[in-house]
Amino acid sequence: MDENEVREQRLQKLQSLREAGVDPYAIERYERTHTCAQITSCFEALENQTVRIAGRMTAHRPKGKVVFADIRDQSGRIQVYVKRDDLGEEAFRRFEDLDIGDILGVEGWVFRTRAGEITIHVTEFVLLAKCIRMLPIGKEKDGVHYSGLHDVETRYRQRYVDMLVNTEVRDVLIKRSLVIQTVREFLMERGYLEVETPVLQVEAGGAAARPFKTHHNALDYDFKLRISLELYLKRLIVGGVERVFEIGRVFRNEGLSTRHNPEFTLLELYEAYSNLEDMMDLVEEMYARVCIAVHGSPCLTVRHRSETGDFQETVVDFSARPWKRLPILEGIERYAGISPDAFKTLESAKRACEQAGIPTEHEHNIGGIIEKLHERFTQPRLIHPTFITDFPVETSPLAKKRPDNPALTRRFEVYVATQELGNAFSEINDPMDQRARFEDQLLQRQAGDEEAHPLDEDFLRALEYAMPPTGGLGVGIDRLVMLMTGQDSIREVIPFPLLRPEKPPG
RNA sequence: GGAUCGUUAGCUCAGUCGGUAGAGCAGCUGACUCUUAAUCAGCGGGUCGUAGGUUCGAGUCCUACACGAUCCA
Repeated sequence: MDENEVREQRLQKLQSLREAGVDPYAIERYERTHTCAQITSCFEALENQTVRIAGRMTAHRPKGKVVFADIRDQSGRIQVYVKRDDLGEEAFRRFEDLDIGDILGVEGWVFRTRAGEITIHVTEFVLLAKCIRMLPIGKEKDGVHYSGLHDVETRYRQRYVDMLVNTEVRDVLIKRSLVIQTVREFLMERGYLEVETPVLQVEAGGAAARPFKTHHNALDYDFKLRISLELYLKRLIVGGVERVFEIGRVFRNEGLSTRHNPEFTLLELYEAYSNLEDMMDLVEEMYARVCIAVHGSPCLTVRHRSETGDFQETVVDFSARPWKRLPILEGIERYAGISPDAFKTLESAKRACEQAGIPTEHEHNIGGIIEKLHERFTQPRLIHPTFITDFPVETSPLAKKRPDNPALTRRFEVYVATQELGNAFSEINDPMDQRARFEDQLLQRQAGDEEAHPLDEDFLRALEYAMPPTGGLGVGIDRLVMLMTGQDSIREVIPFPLLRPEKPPG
């Protein structure tokens, strides 16, 4: 019996139900008195009481003139018990005919079976929605799962089935929502204004990434989808909003990996009259708050690759303030053994990088080499929360220069469990400096760097009206959720991750 | 873009040296009035990812392509 035959058979069942005057899609609401989980947790109070629950039938075990079935709702699972002598021949027959996956409303009284399982003894039931496809539901005993749905491609393509069958997927989404809610509350408490800025932009700026292009018909203009939130939020700072944030989807036209989805959720916030150190304080408080919201404690067990390459667990404590701070060049000196002196000229930097075994043919400036060495040598060592500071000027075109060393910037990135989890600057508010940085980016673009920032004349005009000194922060929400839920792939924290279309066009 | 691995029943997976396509679960029929991975008896279910090639013979070997996973760029 293949899948289509099963579907045919269930459609026929549906037809005969309709002929008998029962439309299994006609009912609009069902009044529940409890959730499945409440019945188990409040058993003492509910024993022998009548309750009404609703949910999906995930197992049924007919046993002669009785049937045991499992009903699952969002809260959990409960067993129901149906007896022919109670329901009568006709209703019992209808219950026997139900299929795994059907959605039911059930009324009955609560008792405990001889085997000790809390169960509802059904006095009445109603089919609320018929399932006409086979549900690949697995079985479980003593926490061990048998069968089920594991094929990741099917899981991502048919996420609705994945979630039904693998309930932990839903738990991740719940935690994702909790992370976002906690961030939003945290910022609201501090007087931040939440805004929404344009997704369709003339020039997609604010980050080093290639944009998606789209077309507006009425204006007959090719717009780009945003790659960051930065330049519009700063315009609002110019406009007199002193604390502003946005949690929004951005789009980067790049490859897919366990850490990259072409559309992802970014938090950016800007605070006038604040600097980089204020952003550090904010990050320390905010992450501890998020961790407490998700885990009830600021301590988190993280999984990461050890130096030998296999996985290792470490407990990190977000409340252990202040977090470590490490200038990027000191990190490279410590973990790659390359002296900061090596980065005085492009030639010596390239030489040092090659000696460390990393090719430099695609690197055209010292900053790019520094970041590469950082990613290769320092980043894998950053387990406990750490601020890496003093990023090179060439790769930080929106961050203020250090007054004492214009080759470095007032910028940090946060790392936890070897993952980058935030990027902050004391923002450039000198319009002349900002123009010079954009022009440097244009040179890099002409040299073949397709990810170089575009020059945004209107943004420069805004800066010329004067932007107060401002601290800004960006956080990849998906990666923060990955950290908080212990997921190794970004696709596990996105309900519908991007996949290649199932069938090629044509 | 490159490397490696994978794609067999609805699901999870076996398939030896190239020689008739297998199991468990799910499904169907029957038995069973406290089962719980229910049990027992029986039955059905396959374009072996796609297209070529080698061969008397291909799930198995070769080539290309598709989709996915992991790592690298």
